[in-house]
Amino acid sequence: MYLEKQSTYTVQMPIKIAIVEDNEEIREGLCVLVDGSPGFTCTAAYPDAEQALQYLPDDPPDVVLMDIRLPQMSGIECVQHLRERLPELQIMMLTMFEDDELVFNSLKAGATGYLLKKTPPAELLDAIRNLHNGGSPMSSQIARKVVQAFQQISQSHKDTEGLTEREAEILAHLARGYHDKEIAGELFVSVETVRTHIRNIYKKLHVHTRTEAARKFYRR
Amino acid sequence: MYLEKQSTYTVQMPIKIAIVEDNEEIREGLCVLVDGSPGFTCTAAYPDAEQALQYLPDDPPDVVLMDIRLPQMSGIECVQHLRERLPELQIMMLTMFEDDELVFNSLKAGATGYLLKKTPPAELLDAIRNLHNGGSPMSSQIARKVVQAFQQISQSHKDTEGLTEREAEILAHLARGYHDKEIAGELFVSVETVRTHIRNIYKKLHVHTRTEAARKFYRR
DNA sequence: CTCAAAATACCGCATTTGGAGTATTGCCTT
DNA sequence: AAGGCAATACTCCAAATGCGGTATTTTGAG
Repeated sequence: MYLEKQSTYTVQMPIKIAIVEDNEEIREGLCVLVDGSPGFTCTAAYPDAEQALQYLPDDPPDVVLMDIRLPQMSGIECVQHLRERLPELQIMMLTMFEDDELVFNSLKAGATGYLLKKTPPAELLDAIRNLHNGGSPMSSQIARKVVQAFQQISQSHKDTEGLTEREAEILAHLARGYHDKEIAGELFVSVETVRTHIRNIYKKLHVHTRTEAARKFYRR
Repeated sequence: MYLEKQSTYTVQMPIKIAIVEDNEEIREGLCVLVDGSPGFTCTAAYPDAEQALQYLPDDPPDVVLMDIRLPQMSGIECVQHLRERLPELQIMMLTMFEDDELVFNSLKAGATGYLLKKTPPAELLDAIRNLHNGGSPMSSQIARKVVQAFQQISQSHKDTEGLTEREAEILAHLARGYHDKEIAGELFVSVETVRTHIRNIYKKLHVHTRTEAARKFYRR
C-alpha cells in the first residue's frame, strides 16, 4: 500500500457528478442535493441527451445520473454513446420505472447502476458513493431480474443431458468448430470413433448437422 | 386481490429456514439467530450437502442458507440438485469469499442470493426477508460482477460488424443450422450465390467452418 | 460371473462443404 | 462517365460430413 494523493492531508476529492434529466424541477433538485452534500459536487446538468453528448466529454465527471425517458434520443442510447467515448465513466440510471426491458437495455448499453427516482436522498448519495467505488447499486428486486437473465443465459445446458461423458466431451469440441480429425487428435482416438460418437449425439439431440448440435450446446 | 390464508388474523407465517453449514459454531449461531428473531423459524440444520439433499425435501423450507465450502459435495453442487427437486426453493449462498467463479457458479446453479458471512445479523435477516420476497440480495460489489458478466454476454455482437446486410442475413440462417440449399430456398437465390456469400463471410470473420462462424454469431 | 451400456473402430457411399477462380448486373459516389 | 462495392451466378476439385451397417473391447451394476 502506498499513500494516495488525496489521502495525504486533503479531506477527499469530491465525486464529480453530471445530471441528464429533462424535467427542470427534478434536475435542479438533484443538483442542489448533490452540491449541498459533502463529498459531492455537481459539475453539469443537461436537459437532453444531445447536449450531454456534446458538452460532457469536455469536462468528464466521475458519475452521471441519467434519466431514461428524454426528448429525442433516449437515455439508453445516450449511455451507449457516452460509454464509447468515455469508457471510465460510471453511469447510474435514475428512472420512474422498473421495467425489465429498460433495465436490461440500460445495462447492456453500459450503465452499471440502476435506481428508481423514488429512492430517498440519503440512499441515493450512498449509492453514488458506492457506484464510484466499483459497486453496482440497484434494488434487490432489480438484482433479481438481472440474476434471472444471467441464469437463463448461462444455464439451459440441460439439452445436452442424456449424453454420455464422452459424447459431451466430443460435442464440446465439435461446438468450438473443430473438425472430426482435430477432435480425434485431441482425444487420442480414431476419426472413425469420433464419427460414431457424433452420429450418436445427433440421434440423441435430434439434429442432423454439426451446427445444429453446436446450437444446442450453446443453447438459448 | 383476495385474502390470503395467513393474513386473515394470524400475525404472519414465519419464514421457514434451513441451514447447510459444516462449522458447528456458525451453524448453531445462525440457527439461534434465526429462531430468536420474530418472523423467522429454523426448521433444519445440516452439516453437509449429502444430508441436506436426503432430508431437506421431506420438509421443504422457504429459504436455505448454504455454505459453499463443505466436506465432500460442495454447496454449489448441492444447490444444483436441490433446485432440480424443489424449484420453488430460494437459496442464499453464505460464504467467506467474494470470488468471481464462486459467485457465477452459485448463480448458475440456481442460487438467488449471495452474501458474505461477515454480514451483520440485522442485515442478514433483512436480506432473507428480501430474498423470500422475490429480491436477490447481494452486495453492490457482487452485483457489479454479475452486471459485468451480463454485459459481456449480451454485448459482443460486434464481431459480426463489417458484414454486409445480406451476409449478416445469410450468417443468421447458417448459424441456425440450415444447409446452403435451404438458405438459398429461403432467400430465393441460387445455392452458388449462398456459397459465395458464405466464403466471403469466412474471410471477414477469419474462420474456416460454418460452426466457427455460428460461434462468432452467437458470440460470448 | 453375466449382461448391458459405453467406447472404440472400420467399411462404404452419397451429399455437403470449403476453397479457388471468373463473370455479370445494378447501384452509389465521385 | 468511371470506378467501386454488393449481390448475383457459375465451374472445378478435394476434403469433410452424414448415414447405414457391423464388430471388438472395457467397464460397471446386479
